[in-house]
Amino acid sequence: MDSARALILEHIRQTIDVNADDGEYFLSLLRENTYGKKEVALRSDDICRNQLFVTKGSFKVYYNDAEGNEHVAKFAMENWWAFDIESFFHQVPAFYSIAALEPSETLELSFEAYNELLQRVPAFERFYRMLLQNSFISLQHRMTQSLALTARERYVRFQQKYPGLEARIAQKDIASYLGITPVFLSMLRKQELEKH
Amino acid sequence: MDSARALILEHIRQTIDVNADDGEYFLSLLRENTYGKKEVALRSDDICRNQLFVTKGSFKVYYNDAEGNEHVAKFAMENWWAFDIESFFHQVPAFYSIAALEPSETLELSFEAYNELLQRVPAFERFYRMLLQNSFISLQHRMTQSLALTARERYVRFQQKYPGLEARIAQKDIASYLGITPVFLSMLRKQELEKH
DNA sequence: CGTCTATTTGAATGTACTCAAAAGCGGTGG
DNA sequence: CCACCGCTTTTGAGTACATTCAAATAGACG
Repeated sequence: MDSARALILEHIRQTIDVNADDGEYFLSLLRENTYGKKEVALRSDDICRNQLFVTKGSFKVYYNDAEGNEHVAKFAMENWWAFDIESFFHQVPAFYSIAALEPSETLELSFEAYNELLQRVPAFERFYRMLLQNSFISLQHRMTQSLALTARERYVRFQQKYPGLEARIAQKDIASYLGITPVFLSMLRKQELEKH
Repeated sequence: MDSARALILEHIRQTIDVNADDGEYFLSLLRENTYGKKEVALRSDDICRNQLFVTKGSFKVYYNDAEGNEHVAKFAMENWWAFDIESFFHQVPAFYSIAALEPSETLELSFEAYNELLQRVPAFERFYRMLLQNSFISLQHRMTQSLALTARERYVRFQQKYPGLEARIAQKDIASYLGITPVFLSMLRKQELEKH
């Protein structure tokens, strides 16, 4: 078992107990994949067929509005999941797109494998309920705060939430995540530097 | 069966099939309650012990930040649920508070009743997974849009999402929901009127 | 090395906030 | 039923935050 597989199992075990056999079985369902920089893993309107667990690199989850402007909903770096929850669970066309920001590696669970998994290891029901619940809660907090905070405060929170990511990806993507223009983010960073 | 109970059953049946017996059983678990204007149904840091299904009136779900400023996360009007998801499902102290904005009536399901219900009618598992999923999805869309839209556009969306509510509740609560000051909302409405 | 895109810088503009004061409204007591 | 008190909403002026547009500079990649 390579280190990526050890990582994902550990990640799962932070939420539910999985014995050795079930762990092996779970790992056997996963498929390794790699993405080049800017490679699209999921295109909006396609059906999301895989859950991506990021073992190396990073992805953005985003959508394009009616004017063609891109809006980044979230990032996924090592040890995070990246998939369109609605599209995957309901197998309906995706609202979001997903693309690699760096050369990246993933472990992927297909929808078929997911269903097999739930049937054979029901404890994963709980894992997914918790995943959903935790995603909801953290999003709720981000939501209420995003309306109350200034761009500078949101920027600081981004740095805390995604440690080290800032240096690895384009500023325009960070600006899009923060809901500001790249121009204004550039100004914020300049001011930040002048403080020190 | 009064009309409130007919309503909630219909609401449930939009998501899952419930036969007559299970429907009766579900209704038997509910408790009617009434709230006066401004009455607090859940206080932050208390444990959320009931799911409130609003049959009349409206509520706000909100929290107070470190500076004591109130931030409204969402409203719940007739046919909506109001409870702190994290606090109820995990029975931990609530992040949010909930208060009635008008004289209101609810049907409430306690945590104990909720557990009984899931045991006796497993179909409700699916109802709650869907509730969570749908809450997540709509919040996700609201999140990405809130960062992309101006206050005026968010205001219009509020009007669409909560039809008729605007006239029933205080503007300062709407402003808080939109993430703007009451003063600025007052100005937006004035401009809106001048258009017509 | 050259090309393409991303980032920086500056000026002008628009969006939203603060502070202060006046007007409106709802509930309470006389 | 009216008068008053407290809270909400409106209005206006001045300010801060964030955007747009345009041009210059820096970086990434073939």
